[in-house]
Amino acid sequence: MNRLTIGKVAKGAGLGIETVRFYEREGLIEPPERSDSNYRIYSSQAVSRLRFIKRAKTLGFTLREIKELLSLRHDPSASKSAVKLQVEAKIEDIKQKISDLKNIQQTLEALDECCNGQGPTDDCPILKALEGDGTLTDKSLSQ
Amino acid sequence: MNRLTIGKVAKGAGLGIETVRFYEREGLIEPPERSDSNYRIYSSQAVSRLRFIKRAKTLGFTLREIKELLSLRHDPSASKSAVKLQVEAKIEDIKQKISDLKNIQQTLEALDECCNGQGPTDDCPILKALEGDGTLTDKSLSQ
DNA sequence: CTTAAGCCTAAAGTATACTACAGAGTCAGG
DNA sequence: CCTGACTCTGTAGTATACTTTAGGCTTAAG
Repeated sequence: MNRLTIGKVAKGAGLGIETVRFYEREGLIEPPERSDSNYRIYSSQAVSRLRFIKRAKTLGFTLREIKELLSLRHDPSASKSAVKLQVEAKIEDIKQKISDLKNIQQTLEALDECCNGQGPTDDCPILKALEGDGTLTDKSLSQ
Repeated sequence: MNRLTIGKVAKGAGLGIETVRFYEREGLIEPPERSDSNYRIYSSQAVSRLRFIKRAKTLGFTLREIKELLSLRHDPSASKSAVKLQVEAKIEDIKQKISDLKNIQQTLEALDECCNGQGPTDDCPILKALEGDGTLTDKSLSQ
């Protein structure tokens, strides 16, 4: 029988107490049962769930996305195929994020390689590349 | 033409007018000279600078980091290697994010493959894994 | 000249994700 | 039994990066 107070759940998940209550307010975790003295009483499953949230967050998911992922199991009208579709959509999201990050990485690596790391900043190719070509047409400046 | 009002500079850089004023307040760009009627008057250099900010932002730099980068550019004693180091640190950040995302992608794909997409949600293996019974969820998604 | 578009300041609002009180009740070790 | 650690609710503050609003001048086109 696991009857954990909020402090123990928070510590087990590596979060602050206030963060756990915040997640409850935001609907990411179910309001737990209460003791006679109105203390929140959690099972150890809550720790797993909070860890899931923490991990997903470090991976760049917003709380809204995490909530969506977690709420799959609470949707009474969801069929397995609907759930499967949502998971697959999430996989596509992740693939897109990876692709975007790879683009950024390549750009930064190209900048890095053409910079010899010597001399004054006046000639820094990285900064010059970031500036882009500052040329402006009359068109873009007239109104 | 080298006397641009804020609207033209903003348009030239692909930003909103309020964003340009915001960057001025935040110290990312110098306060420009003013006309007799107190209008901000920019040179086309300002457009380059704003483009620099915009581009660096799309590359994953925060405004604080960009400000630092810009101040390096104007510091005659700053070396190119200082800039190079910051870019390389950012590359490492991005590599870590990609690696983390690949991990969660693999986990979600494993969930997806073991789900046949039929029947009610009661038996859905994806949902069971998300419930945090300690097998798939804890191993792949926690800590 | 009129009027719409553009500019001004200062302040408040938005969204995300917490984090920190304030004031009060509750539980556990010595 | 006392003390200190823990918990409660509700509200307010923090940081990032803008965006909007209010009220009021200025400029350019017709």
